[in-house]
Amino acid sequence: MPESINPLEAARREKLRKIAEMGIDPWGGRFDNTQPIAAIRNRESEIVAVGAGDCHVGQPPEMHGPLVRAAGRIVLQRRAGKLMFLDLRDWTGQIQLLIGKSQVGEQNWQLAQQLDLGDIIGVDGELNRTRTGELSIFVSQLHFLTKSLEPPPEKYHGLQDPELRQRMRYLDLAYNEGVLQRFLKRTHIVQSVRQTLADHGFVEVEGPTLHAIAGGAAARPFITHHNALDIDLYLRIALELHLKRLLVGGLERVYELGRVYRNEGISPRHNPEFTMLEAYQAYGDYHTMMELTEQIVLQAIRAIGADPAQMQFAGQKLDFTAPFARRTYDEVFAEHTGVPADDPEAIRRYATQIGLETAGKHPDVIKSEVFEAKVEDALIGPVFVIDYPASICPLTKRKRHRPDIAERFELYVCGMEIANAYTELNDPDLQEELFSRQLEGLPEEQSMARMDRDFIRALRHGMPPAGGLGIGIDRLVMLLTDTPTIRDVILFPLLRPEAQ
RNA sequence: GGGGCUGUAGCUCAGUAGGUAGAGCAACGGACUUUUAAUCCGUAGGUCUCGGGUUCGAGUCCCGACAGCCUCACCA
Repeated sequence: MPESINPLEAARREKLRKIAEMGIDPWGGRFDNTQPIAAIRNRESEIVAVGAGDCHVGQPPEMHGPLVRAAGRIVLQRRAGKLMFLDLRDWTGQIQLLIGKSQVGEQNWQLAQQLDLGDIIGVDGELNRTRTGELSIFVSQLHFLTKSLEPPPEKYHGLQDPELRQRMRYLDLAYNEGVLQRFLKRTHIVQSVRQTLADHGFVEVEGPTLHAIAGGAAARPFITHHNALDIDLYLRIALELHLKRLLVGGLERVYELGRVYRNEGISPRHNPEFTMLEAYQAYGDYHTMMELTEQIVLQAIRAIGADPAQMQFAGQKLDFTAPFARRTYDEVFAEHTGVPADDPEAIRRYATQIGLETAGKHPDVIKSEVFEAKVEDALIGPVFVIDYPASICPLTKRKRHRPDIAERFELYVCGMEIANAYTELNDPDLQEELFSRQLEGLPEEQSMARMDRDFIRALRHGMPPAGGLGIGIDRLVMLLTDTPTIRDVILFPLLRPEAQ
């Protein structure tokens, strides 16, 4: 349906026609027995001198390499008369192809004249080095696999416009240095997280994403509607409450790794849908979860071939050698504000000083806002900040004999909250009271503005004491791949729809 | 939602005081059997995001809209 009169596309369609005329399907088909380009490059050592004994003194020996078959996209081309050099890329690497008119024969040469940047081809040929030493496939047979009708991005700078990079992620992946590798690393990190949890005896489950009550966090939910039941439903904002029901049901080590949705602003660290891990371990506590967190992070670093002792994020050197530092909330609070953590009046004065509104707020809320404003960014870490003010932790067990302190930690690295974990509150009466207190005076739109009575009922049936852990997978991937924006670790971040 | 920045050829970017738009890459034609961001000669390619306004004249100045980025707010 070519409605475009773009001359660049027209030229490519003309070549497409010529390929078809040659009796070749320009859209290709099954092409077996290819070797990954990275694997082909590894066979360089198989290039050896043949018949070296017959060589005249002073004459270089004739080199021969293995026959190989590769497939991929043409990303660069250099034509030199009856010889052409193409750079072929697949998802493992890139290699130069050398096509000589007299070497490939008339038919192949004619086909080669119809090649454009972006086309997908397969080749058979010998792995060898050119005169200048560049490892190359000396093509003996060309296989045309797919025509690209659109011109690729600029060959040196790639696709720079951040909007186009996100809207046309396929181009970002196909042509921009390191993008595909970064997303493959994401996959390896996620696989590693699952493996570490499996190694610790956890089972993975799939909870509902459509919730009648969006609980487990305080965020505005996305609202949708079920027609047959004629009820509004919410896309889940957390995994917590259903996983805890499963603890009640006897799944002693259980986790879910999946998407949650929060109808909030978009920023370099926030996307409306993001990937969350939550894991719950019966008979554990937040210390158990710290050890698990260390294992998950360390294994993930190893899974992408990095050295835990020499990580880097945003120019900051990081050492992930376990154990990570453990500092109490009050310690880091006092250290980075110079205000005693146990002096609400001093904290209030300080908060006012730095421009925070304090009127009518609970002292712990003020403390928490000061923490976010002044302490978080200063936490390079990795550091477990432990023992939070209880009043800002409605789902957390209190410290024995210290009802004002909750057994909670957050893992901070470079000012980013990577993990959040509790010793889980399993007292149904206290849980109900905390929910009720939280509901007081909350605006209608707040997601927690409804009591999840079934969850309380589940607790009344007995939830074993447990440790629970949440990890923001996107932020973990950002951290481990040194990527400063969440948009670049999410394949298709939310954008406004393109104007039609 | 507030504030700031950006939007020019398919892509990457210039654009001088306001005077009818330039380069590189890509494309097209030509030369080249060892190039590697190949090189050399030539050709073609534009609703300057969109809509108003000021002006004899707007890519440029003003207003508005749209989109993206940064930032603040929201996000226990």
